[in-house]
Amino acid sequence: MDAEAIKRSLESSGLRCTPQRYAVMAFLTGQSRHPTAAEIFEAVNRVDPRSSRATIYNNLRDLVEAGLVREVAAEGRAARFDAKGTRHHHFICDRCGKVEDVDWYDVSGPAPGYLGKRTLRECELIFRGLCAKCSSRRVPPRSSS
Amino acid sequence: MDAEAIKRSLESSGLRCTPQRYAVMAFLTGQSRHPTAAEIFEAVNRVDPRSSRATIYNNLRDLVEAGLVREVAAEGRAARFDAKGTRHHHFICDRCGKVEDVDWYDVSGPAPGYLGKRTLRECELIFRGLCAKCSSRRVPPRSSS
DNA sequence: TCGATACTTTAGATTATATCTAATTTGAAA
DNA sequence: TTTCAAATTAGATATAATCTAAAGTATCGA
Repeated sequence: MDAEAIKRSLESSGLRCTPQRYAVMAFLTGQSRHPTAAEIFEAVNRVDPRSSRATIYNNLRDLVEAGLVREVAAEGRAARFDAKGTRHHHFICDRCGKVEDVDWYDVSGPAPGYLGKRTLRECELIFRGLCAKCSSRRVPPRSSS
Repeated sequence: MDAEAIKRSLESSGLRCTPQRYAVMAFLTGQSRHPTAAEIFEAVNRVDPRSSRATIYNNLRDLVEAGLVREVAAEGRAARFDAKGTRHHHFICDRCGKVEDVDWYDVSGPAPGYLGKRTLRECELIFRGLCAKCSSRRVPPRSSS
């Protein structure tokens, strides 16, 4: 996504394209991992130190609300974010809490009617279990420390 | 789930059935909502004030790790928990963050091979969008306060 | 161009959430 | 019983997120 496209997507959501907001969006679109708010704060300010922490949180909230960014469950840990466009499912480890991507494939549409008056934007699968590393360990991490 | 069943499920996971751990499990199985750790702490101690906060967190972690309890994404907010057995999908509001249950229906099995060496325990759908209340509001909640 | 106005950002304080620590207690197997 | 790993505890600490009030900035109509 180039600069113009980012600008357009912000404006068509009714959000001003401020330098700080643009920086968050640009960072997320050029990123395939799931950075936390703190990581976004650091990365954005490393390039151009003009964003306060509150601004990062404000902008992330606005972007999620506008449907441009997805907030991924990190379950007890810090929330993680990714720009929409890259679709994938998620695998969450019950032991270490890690969130991993699972390649995207189409999920047969949700049964209509279940959603009532809600506005559905997207639908993904959450797999739960033990990640590869935790599956191969007998002893929980906390005992081995 | 009666007392004996809870005891058995704990022991078959290699967890001792302590009064504190039992209380957490019993509370969750008698609950259809998704309490946070703080709510569980309060509810359990209202009945019998014997659990410290650390114990609640320890036990929730152990129960999730054992696969008896599910930790539900609350996205930025406090983590929420429910006892497995009641299956449902989840709808997460991009505006207010609320997590709502969506009636369970079977999801056509995950494409095999995608999960590698991971141990899969379960799979649910996450719907994202705006909840009924937020869908009917033009103005975001923060501006109306 | 000039306000008026709503939107946005800011630093730092505050709140909320979760984990850690080291000492103590407990459960259940032998 | 005795024994010892497992579990619990209070309180301190760490981490994450939000709030506050003031200041800055873009946009619009006159």
